[in-house]
Amino acid sequence: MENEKENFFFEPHKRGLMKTPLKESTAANIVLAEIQPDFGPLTTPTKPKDISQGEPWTPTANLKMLISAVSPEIRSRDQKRGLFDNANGLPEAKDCLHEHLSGDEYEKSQPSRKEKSLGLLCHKFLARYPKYPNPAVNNDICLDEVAEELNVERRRIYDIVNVLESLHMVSRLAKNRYTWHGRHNLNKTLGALKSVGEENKYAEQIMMIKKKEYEQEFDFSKSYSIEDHIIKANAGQNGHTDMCFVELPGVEFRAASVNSRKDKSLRVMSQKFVMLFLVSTPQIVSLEIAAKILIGEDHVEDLDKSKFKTKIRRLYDIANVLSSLELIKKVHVTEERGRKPAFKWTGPEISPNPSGCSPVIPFTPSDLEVRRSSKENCAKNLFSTRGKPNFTRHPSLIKLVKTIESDRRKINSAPSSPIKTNKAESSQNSAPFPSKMAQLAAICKMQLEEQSSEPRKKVKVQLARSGHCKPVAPLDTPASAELELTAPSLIQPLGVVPLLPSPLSSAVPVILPQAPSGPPYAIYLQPAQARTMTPPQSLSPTVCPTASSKAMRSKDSADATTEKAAKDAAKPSTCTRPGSLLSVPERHGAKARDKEPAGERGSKRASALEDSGSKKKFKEDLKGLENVSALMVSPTSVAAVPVGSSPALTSSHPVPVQNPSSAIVNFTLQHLGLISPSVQVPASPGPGTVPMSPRIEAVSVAPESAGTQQGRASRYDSPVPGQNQPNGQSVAVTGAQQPVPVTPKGSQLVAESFFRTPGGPTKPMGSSCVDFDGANKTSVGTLFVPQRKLEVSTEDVH
DNA sequence: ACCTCCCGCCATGCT
DNA sequence: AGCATGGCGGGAGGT
Repeated sequence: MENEKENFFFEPHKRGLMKTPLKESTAANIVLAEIQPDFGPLTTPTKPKDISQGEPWTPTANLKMLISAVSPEIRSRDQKRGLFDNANGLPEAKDCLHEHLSGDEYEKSQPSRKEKSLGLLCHKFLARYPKYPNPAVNNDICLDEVAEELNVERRRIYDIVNVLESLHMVSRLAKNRYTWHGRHNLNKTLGALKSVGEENKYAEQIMMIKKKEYEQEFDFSKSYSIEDHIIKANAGQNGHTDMCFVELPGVEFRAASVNSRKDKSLRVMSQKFVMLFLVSTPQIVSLEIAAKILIGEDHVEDLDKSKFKTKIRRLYDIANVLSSLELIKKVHVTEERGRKPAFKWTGPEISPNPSGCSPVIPFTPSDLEVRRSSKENCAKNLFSTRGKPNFTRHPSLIKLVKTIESDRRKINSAPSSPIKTNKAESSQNSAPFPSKMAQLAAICKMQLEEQSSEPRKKVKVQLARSGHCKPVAPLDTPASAELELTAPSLIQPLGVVPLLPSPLSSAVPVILPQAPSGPPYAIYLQPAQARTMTPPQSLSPTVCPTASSKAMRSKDSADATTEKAAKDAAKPSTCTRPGSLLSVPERHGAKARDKEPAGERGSKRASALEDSGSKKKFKEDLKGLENVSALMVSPTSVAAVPVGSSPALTSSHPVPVQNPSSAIVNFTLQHLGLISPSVQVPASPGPGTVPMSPRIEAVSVAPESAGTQQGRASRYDSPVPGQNQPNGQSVAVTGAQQPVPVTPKGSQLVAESFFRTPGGPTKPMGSSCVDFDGANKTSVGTLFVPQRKLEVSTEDVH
């Protein structure tokens, strides 16, 4: 059907035979029951240790891996077999190898830490499944099997799966079982996440944090307030600041247990992390900022060092997986203070309103509150939950759902079988390589595999666009359809929103209609998030829209030299933190230090920072900027803004804020289908979304940067990280984004209903359509912010 | 010395 | 009680 990818139809290793073709809909569940038997007992088992002994990382294994890697077919074949038969084969080999080795040798043979990295593991995991699986086939994933095959603890698999789940690339079927969706839903998911991110005003939050940091650096007095506000605001409302998980209709969590923790971290964190990229203009997010924001939502107060560190650790985990998915890439932002680890989005550009629904309504920045989430509003309208705390995945709802699901599950979940087939093959990947190189090598292998397929992919892409999308279109896009649904609601919000300051209902499940036929997305917003803080307005007021024009080619401009110069210049002004770089993260004066944990460096750096004079200046500058509006580079952002999408987009790009009027217009047009989602009428200059960052940095992107930016969108699938980086990315295949993700599954609907229900009828709010069209265009632009530039260097690849 | 982040203990929650 | 999940952070490999 849809896809063209080679892999497409390849099923994950099919475990057996069996299997039901897909989970498509509800049926799937039922099916599961059937299926499960195959799998065997569920228990989980294995601890890796055992496995480890056998270790795959022997040269031999490695060889196999390489070979298999090279040839997809082989790989697939192996996988299949492996799954089945395999169990015996490889493992044994491993064991044998192991046997020979003793002591040192054995140890040597053991994979180095890097070889065991989550990123590599994730690559292996991903290599097992087609990017665009044929829905008709059974795409079940048995965690135990995978763990065995990959020779890792199950715990690690959970890490990967949780992140994939957050992107709806997999969904849990039952205990120990997941269904592989691949990238079919990816664009939708990203669109939805972007919408939510916008609604949550992450861009603004980022800005604020940066701003705050700067201020703090310079001016201690102010510092806290901003952050505090933000945080409080977020947290505030309901009291519980839980994080909400954004769900897609068809992909809801089916497992009760999962639901219980649904709002918990890794998944949500992953989504939020992604949101940060999607809403920030430069699309470069530093771990520090991400951690702060994530923590902020939870508990700002708790900002203690340990918490911060923990968050950072988790972000690394998530980042590794996202990197494997090629959605982000690690870069370093260089600032005066030093380099900061950050990640750059290399995934598909998501059109402004991708999901449609959320319309990202462009309010002016100042309207933050107002803007609040359109979704929220919609939701409100729909459900009229006002006053109530948000639903976001309110516990009650969750329970409800759980109940329902549990029932289902019971049915389904027979003990899943832990099956132990070992498969080995895949596992072999591991060969002992020297660290980084090893990883790279491993990755390259994988990439090769993928690449081999890539050509097709590209083709696919195009196809996807045309064909895929269209077909799908009905589902996803139908502007018209959406309009109907959405428009009304949206509109109201617009009008209303501004008026309504209070976030009454906070989190509401918002459903986005994806496709006409398709299921809408249900997004559960947190109240807090939804609301976003108001206060900031004053603070940040910012936003000025602007700038879009400025976009230029990013990277180029910035080179190191420039950078420095810029920096110097900047410093005085103080401007900015480059987005990502805030140097000093937390700087809350003394307070911060204590708290700041990981951020430590920042603090240190901060100290280094400029002198007070500059500070003041900086502030002034900031203000000026704000007023001016100049660029809104997202905080994180670096100066360079990719203009990714089309120029036109640029302005809209981040979209964060626009003038209401324009926003409305755009919105309307989009929904009407008069214009593509990605395009917006520029009312205001581009908003970068973020209210200004005081300083701007030009970022020079490292070599890659250029490529990256451009590249990001386009290649959707191609995995090749390292290789591409340089230029490959640039390839960008054009705008094509991924094929449209539409997932054909009807099943979703059913599921959806559950969730929606709580709220009420679910009406779709926005439409999500996502798609893209042009989403990615790759032109790159750079915004300049005044002074500084950031240098982004891409580093390693994973 | 700092950046990453693996590893696995142990809490949580369902069965 | 047992098992599946997954939060969490110590501590170690890498650079």
